[in-house]
Amino acid sequence: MARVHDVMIHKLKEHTALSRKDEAALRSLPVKLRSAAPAEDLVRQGDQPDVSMVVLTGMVARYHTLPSGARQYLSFHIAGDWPDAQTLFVDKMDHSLSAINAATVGTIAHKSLLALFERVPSIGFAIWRETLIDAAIFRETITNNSKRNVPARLAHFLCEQYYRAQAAQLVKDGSCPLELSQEQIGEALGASLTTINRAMQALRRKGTMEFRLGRLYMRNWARLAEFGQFDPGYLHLRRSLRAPK
Amino acid sequence: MARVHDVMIHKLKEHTALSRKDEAALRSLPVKLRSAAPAEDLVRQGDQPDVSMVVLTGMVARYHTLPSGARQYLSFHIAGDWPDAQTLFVDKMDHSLSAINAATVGTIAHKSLLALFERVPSIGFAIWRETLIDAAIFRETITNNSKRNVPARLAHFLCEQYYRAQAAQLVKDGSCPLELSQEQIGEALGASLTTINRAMQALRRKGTMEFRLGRLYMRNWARLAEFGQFDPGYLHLRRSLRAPK
DNA sequence: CGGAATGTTGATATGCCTCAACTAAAGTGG
DNA sequence: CCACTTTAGTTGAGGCATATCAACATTCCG
Repeated sequence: MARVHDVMIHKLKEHTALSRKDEAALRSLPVKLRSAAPAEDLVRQGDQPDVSMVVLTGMVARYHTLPSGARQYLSFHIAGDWPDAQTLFVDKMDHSLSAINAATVGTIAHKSLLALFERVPSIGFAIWRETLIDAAIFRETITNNSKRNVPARLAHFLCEQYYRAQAAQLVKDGSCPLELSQEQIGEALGASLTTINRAMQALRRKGTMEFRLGRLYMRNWARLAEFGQFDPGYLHLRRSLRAPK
Repeated sequence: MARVHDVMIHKLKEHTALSRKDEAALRSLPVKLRSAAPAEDLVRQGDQPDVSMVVLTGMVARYHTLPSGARQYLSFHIAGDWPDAQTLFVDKMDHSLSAINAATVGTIAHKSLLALFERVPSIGFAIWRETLIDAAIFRETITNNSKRNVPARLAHFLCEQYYRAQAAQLVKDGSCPLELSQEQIGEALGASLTTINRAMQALRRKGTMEFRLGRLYMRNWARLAEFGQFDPGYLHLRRSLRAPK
């Protein structure tokens, strides 16, 4: 599938200027397709993978499992994201990776990537930047989950998901796919299902958004972003996206 | 100062095997010394630095500033850490960097580093790994601040600081420097000063640790680590350290 | 169509925040 | 080196956001 390369290149271009040579080099990477069923683990804590993945369709998530069995979602990944790029240089997984819904990913052997980095350093730098933006998102998540009350936290979270979906060209008519249950959102935001449910209703009543049938409908971006103190700077995109509506 | 190079190499070796050639290449890097007063900002949100830093002495912290003016500490850095390595590939700072106490850092021009990466890719990979471990620590912080109650959160935090201090050879007679106020610890853990103070007393009463005069005294590592569910795997050190006592 | 997963609502409990007063320690200038 | 000021730590009381428990409604799915 050439499409994996398209998606991969589109994503990298959101934050990095790629030369023709870079693009050609990326297209030369051998990629295998892998699909996963909803809730299927792609990689588990403790694993030592020898490939990295690029998400093609669907949503993939990273999570920690606590001794109690509870789950903490760390990040959600959509088309073009590299949810386990860190396995290139960090041998053992300190968290797990699972598909949220039916998802397809492209897998690329570490060997191929490392060889390419030596030959074309700028590709390595682009993917390095990818992992650094990942880290910036983690930092923002720390602040979001530590300092904001649940309604604002949820607003910020939804803004981020929507904004990133837009960059990945997944927004259509003011809505984007978001096939998470409210319980899962709670497991990402460090809040109980009940509290998420009430926060969701509060945001809906404000007329800022609607969330149903696995989609997020944006109703008033400015209001939602303000309420969640969302400023997309930390996503480090080259062109800032116009917020729709 | 040759000492900056020693500290830098010692830290990289904690997670990466360096060849003689790698070490020599690192020692060839031109480094300038910079010192900072307590609470002085080294880099501010929005800045676009053209150097990166390695901490030599003291403690340096990354933090977000919220619209209200409140501060969220994101990470704390000691000897050998690269607190702003991400500026190599992410132009604009999405957070700030300040000295906690009197600190000295070595600054290295991005230009020198990038040139070295092209010439000796393995150095780039080592520093890439450094930034990836940083990200792993951020992930752990998300889980810590989202899922654990304040006393356990504090225990986990103190274990991490102590463990990393030990790797940086800063532990002496069962104690390490930790020149943070309880208020600052609260700003890291998303808890109020009052609550931190009470949690601190609870941990002390358990006989697990003592915290005073800018130092953390470890009294019962096993108990503290168990209470905080601390498992150092996410720090990705090559040799795991024996927990003292 | 029936069962399971997900979402909704209400009631109660509690961990943590906020405010406030006070104590102890550290830093500073005379 | 001591009086003074500032900063950091401690303790108590009250209120609130969020967790927990429980029942029920709705949607999904085989």
